[in-house]
Amino acid sequence: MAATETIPGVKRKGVKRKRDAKATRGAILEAARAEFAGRGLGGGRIDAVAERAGCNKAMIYHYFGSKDALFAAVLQHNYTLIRQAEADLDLRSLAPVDAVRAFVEFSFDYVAANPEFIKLINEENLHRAIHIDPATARQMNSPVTSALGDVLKRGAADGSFRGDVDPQDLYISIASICYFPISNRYTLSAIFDLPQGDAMLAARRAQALAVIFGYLRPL
Amino acid sequence: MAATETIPGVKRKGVKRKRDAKATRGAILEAARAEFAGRGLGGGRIDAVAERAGCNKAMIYHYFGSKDALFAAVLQHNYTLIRQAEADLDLRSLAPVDAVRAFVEFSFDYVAANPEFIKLINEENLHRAIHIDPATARQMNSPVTSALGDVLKRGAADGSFRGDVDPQDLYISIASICYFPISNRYTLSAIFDLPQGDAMLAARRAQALAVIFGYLRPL
Amino acid sequence: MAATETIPGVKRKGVKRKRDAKATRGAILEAARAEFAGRGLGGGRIDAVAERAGCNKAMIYHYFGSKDALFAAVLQHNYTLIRQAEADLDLRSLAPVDAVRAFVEFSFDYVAANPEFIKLINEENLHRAIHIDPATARQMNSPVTSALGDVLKRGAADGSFRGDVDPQDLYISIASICYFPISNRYTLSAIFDLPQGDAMLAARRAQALAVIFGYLRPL
Amino acid sequence: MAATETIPGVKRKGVKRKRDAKATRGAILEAARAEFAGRGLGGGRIDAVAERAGCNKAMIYHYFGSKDALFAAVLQHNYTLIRQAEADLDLRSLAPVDAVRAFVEFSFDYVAANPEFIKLINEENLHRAIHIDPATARQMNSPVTSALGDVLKRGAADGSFRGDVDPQDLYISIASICYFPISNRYTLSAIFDLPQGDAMLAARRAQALAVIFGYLRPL
DNA sequence: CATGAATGAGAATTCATTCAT
DNA sequence: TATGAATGAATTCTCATTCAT
Repeated sequence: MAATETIPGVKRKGVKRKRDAKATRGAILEAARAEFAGRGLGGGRIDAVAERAGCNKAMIYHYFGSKDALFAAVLQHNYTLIRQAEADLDLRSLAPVDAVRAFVEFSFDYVAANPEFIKLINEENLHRAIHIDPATARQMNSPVTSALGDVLKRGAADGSFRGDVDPQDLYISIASICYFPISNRYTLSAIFDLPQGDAMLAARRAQALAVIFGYLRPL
Repeated sequence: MAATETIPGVKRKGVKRKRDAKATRGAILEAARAEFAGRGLGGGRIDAVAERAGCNKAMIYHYFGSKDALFAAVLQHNYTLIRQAEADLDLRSLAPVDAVRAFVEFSFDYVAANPEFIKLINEENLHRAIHIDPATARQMNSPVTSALGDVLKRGAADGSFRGDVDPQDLYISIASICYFPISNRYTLSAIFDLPQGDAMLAARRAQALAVIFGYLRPL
Repeated sequence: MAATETIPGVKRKGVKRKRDAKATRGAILEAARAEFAGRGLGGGRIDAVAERAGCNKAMIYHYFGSKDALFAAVLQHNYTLIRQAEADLDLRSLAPVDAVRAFVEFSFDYVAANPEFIKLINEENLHRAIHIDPATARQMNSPVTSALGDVLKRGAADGSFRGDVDPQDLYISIASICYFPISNRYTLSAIFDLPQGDAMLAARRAQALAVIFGYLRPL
Repeated sequence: MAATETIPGVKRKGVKRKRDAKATRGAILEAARAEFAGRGLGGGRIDAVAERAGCNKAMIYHYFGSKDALFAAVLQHNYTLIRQAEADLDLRSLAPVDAVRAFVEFSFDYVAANPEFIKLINEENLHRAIHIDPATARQMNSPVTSALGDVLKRGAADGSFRGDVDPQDLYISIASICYFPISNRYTLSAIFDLPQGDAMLAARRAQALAVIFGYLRPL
């Protein structure tokens, strides 16, 4: 039906797709991440996800069942990615100061490179985290928290850090100071005359390090 | 059902409303804040706003013109409220340490009491702040930033604070450390075994003060 | 948009409808009866109902809430109609034989004139009568059953009828013998070389009377 | 879940099936009967048929070609079954009263045991019997009709029955009085406070016999 | 013969918006 | 100012059907 288009690499209607379940599923996850991060769960469109993924709407329902389940899968997938990257930092093998610097820089750089991640998380909070299984989330998060605990203990012992810091508190503070300025960059730029682009990021990154290291200084 | 409800203050279908422009407009703003904060801009429903406001959908269009314009009005209104409350702190008349404590506590308590505010702002960031007029926003924000500058200068002079802190940076850091743990409380609670309710808030508030005052300590 | 059609009496897109809630609701009920009777609940289309009713799909949801609720409303409405017509027979004022003849003829003629009624009921049985409220149904049906009981008692007393007939049983038997040949006319015509149209109806009607009066003869 | 189920006879995803054409075809027919009887033609789902049959959707198209053709095959199959069972009654070898009793009881018991049969027929009538080939249907039905004619003639001759009964009329009346109370049992139970389950069936069966034998009594 | 990935045309339902009253 | 009936364009989700393997 209609003339057979032949522009190479462009998805053509009526041309069947790769027939590769794993690839299709992955393409949908990627597409959904972009769509939901850009428009929210309520604003994101399944149609748009299908188009971005280069597949059919029905495939999304075939693989994920519903819009909400797709969102949950996207969340789970993206949490897995960052947790894996955090684990790769191997904080326990670094000197305390280096470990904290590495973790703060990583946290900042990760969301700077993946602003969609924090948008998804903000969106999930709008929905009271109903798409997250706490058991799984806690299990995934415990390695990095315990590594931070180790770093804090070593830092207190060698005089690098004050001794009264809880690793969970530190984690939340680092997340706050790294994520908020990025997720809220648009309103912050509306309010303040901030530098744009990389210069803004550099300034926020420096400030994040300054706040965290300032706070951790021995009393 | 229906027919003869007479519970005062409860809207009945088919019964004409107050005919009070100001009150209706205000009720719509309140209702829209709740709706948009709870479901996002994309997920919020005009129908629901009308129902919450106890008025007719057409009224919303009469007063605000469109869904986006309504969202913009809600944002503007809520920014005005917090800016006014910030101004009322009168930081310039407080000792530097007291002023910072007052501002951090106010910032935290405000979003703890008005979690919808930060949800609206997160939502607006999802939409790249297209509903905000930067000129207005900057003008509204400048008094508090300059007051913080004054506090920092006085604190550096009297030895309370380190001398290298920029007031904009401080503002953003305080916002980060106060807003993020509240706006993201649901995912944080999924990840960590945090206390619930007021105990959680108290812990986050104490941590916010600890981080900011730790950071501001003289070098 | 598009040229303004002006063919008189033809529903034109873009031309608003009558703005008469009662009429619209009624038109939807009529349209839905035809659609569901013709295609079943599963096969009936909301789109088609809207088109038949000359209104917008959204109106259907506005007035009835869902496809199932619409079907339930159609059922309820059509039960009400036949029950009212039955009541109008005023069986108690007729001689026993006349009363039974009137009731059988009425029952047959009603479904002959309203074959959609029995189709709706068959469809409802497919769904195990989940759209019917038994309390309402029983209350609506009791007048005719008790009238039949009165007729049977009088008929037994005056020697017109056998004395061992239960009014409920009679009602069900009359319904069976009147409704089945009409609701199943298509398969019966495929199986037997029956007359067509009115001749078929006349034959079935005569047979219904013959069976019921044959059965009721005194023992 | 999945991975290593070994319950025999239960289908596992990803495990190839029997490769037995006849069995697969039969399983599909059974599954389709249940599905169409339960939800109608419009409401029945090919997906659901495949799942019930423990096979792949493509198999259905392989064997039957389309949904409508599958429905037609189900009808044809189920007509064949009842016609065969009717033939097995061997009415010609029974005394007239015994033959009629046998036929009424058989008709009632068959639909009581196979309520899906009458649902399929009702559904087919909704579609104006377009899935039935009249020639085949008549040929299948003629033996029982002619056997009934023989029974009626013998009954009239020996004084058991009235002499003015047409075998087609009798067949249709018996079908009406036996099938209707079963196919419409749900709405009848909503309308009347009928006994449930087997007690209801026993009552309807007795009434069917009473009506038919009452009707057939000599004038 | 058998599988399940893929498709495209619907189908039910929702929703922002308009308008006669 | 206020109402609620009406609209049309989406939007989520379903389903019969096809096809490469």
